[in-house]
Amino acid sequence: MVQPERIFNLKTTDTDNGNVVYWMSRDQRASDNWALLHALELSLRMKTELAVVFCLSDNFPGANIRHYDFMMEGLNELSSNLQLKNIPFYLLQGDPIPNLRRFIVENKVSHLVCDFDPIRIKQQWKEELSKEAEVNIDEVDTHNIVPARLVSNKAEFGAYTIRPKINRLLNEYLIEFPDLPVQEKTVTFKLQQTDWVGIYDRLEVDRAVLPVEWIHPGESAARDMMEYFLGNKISNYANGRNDPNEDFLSNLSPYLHFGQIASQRIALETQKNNSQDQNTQAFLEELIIRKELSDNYCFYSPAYGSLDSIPDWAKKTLAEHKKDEREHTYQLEEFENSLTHEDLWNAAQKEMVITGKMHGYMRMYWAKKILEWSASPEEAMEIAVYLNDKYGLDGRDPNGYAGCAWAIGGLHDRAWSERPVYGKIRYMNRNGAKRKFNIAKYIAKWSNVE
DNA sequence: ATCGGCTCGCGCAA
DNA sequence: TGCGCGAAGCCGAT
Repeated sequence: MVQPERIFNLKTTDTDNGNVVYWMSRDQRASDNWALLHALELSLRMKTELAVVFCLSDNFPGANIRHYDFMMEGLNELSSNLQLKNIPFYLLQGDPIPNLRRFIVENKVSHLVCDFDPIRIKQQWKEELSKEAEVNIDEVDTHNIVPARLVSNKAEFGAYTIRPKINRLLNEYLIEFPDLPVQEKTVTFKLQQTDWVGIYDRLEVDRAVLPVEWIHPGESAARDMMEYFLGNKISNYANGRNDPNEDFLSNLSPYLHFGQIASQRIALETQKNNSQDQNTQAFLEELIIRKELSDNYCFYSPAYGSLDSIPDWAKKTLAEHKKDEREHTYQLEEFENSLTHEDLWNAAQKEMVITGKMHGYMRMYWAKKILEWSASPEEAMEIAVYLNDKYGLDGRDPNGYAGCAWAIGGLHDRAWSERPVYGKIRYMNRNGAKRKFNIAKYIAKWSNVE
């Protein structure tokens, strides 16, 4: 039984006893998925059929073939996993709203289940669908451990304000998932088989940003990555996570972004370690508190990803320093092609372009310097978000928007000593990086790679 | 190596 | 109303 607080009813109609469809979007997995479990429960209660539908929109803002490749391979594996449970999976290409409307009518669907997502376009889609389709709609938060709508009803000021709210509810929601049962009903949904290759070839997206090889998409690869992290790397997490020359990070963010693994699953497995251990503590803080704070930020700040969403003290101080002279100023193209005067920054940019991921410590440094070297804070924010979304496999995610707003706009942070350009926004520089790790080694690693 | 100051405002205690 | 303390730091003093 899915906890009722996870379920948020978006629309109720008079129509009942039709089929059920789970419109999967953010949480692309068969196991550990409360939305899917709820959809199956609904179909059992009404003695009707369940299908899963994924709408593949060509012009999803900022997405390119690197993202589509990772996502579609994951969806392909997902469709086989669902088949084992006798749950049909349909990949519909194009604008989701007309596709879903048609699907609902053709398959006599009375109940639609969707997952929770604070990203703007997802919210718009749900609003449009509510208006344009005669169907009951339930939204299930299966991305956050403590449902985002429940944990707080406003944009939180910082980690320290959301932490007690999450911790208060954690025991209740950080529970084991049931196995996904097999659908007993004979399936009669009308649609042909998914043409995976054809759909991939027809995608009208930027194909210049290449897929990456070092990380493999899909639920089972996500589990492997998690197990490798917990078995080999987490024991160095607290002290080693800020050294970009070391490989102590979980590398789970691409999987989390596409929902190929549940953060709740990772938290459950992590807890099986000694939970008093400082490495476990540090990792869980990032996995739970900071990650769910990002969802809170995007959900309650309509202007997320821009400087309209930052606290007043930060707006004020950035405005006061808007006209400060910049020692270096670069345009998007120069940033994008690693053409700044600084080898350390250029190395970080290359790491992201080549691998689809940038080390956590360097992300902060990277975004701070974009603020320092752009014509205005607004332009800096735009450039940082654009580059992170375009090259990061974990881009277009609340974590990225919160991260850029933290570095450039003081979001969830406090004021610090005033200085040129930054104002009271926390400053970072090369000396700090030098104190923490061997920057020459990091620079060398990326300087000769094309 | 370690520490305090920098500087703002939320949230809780009183 | 006062006070403690906070998403990842920097800098200078000791």
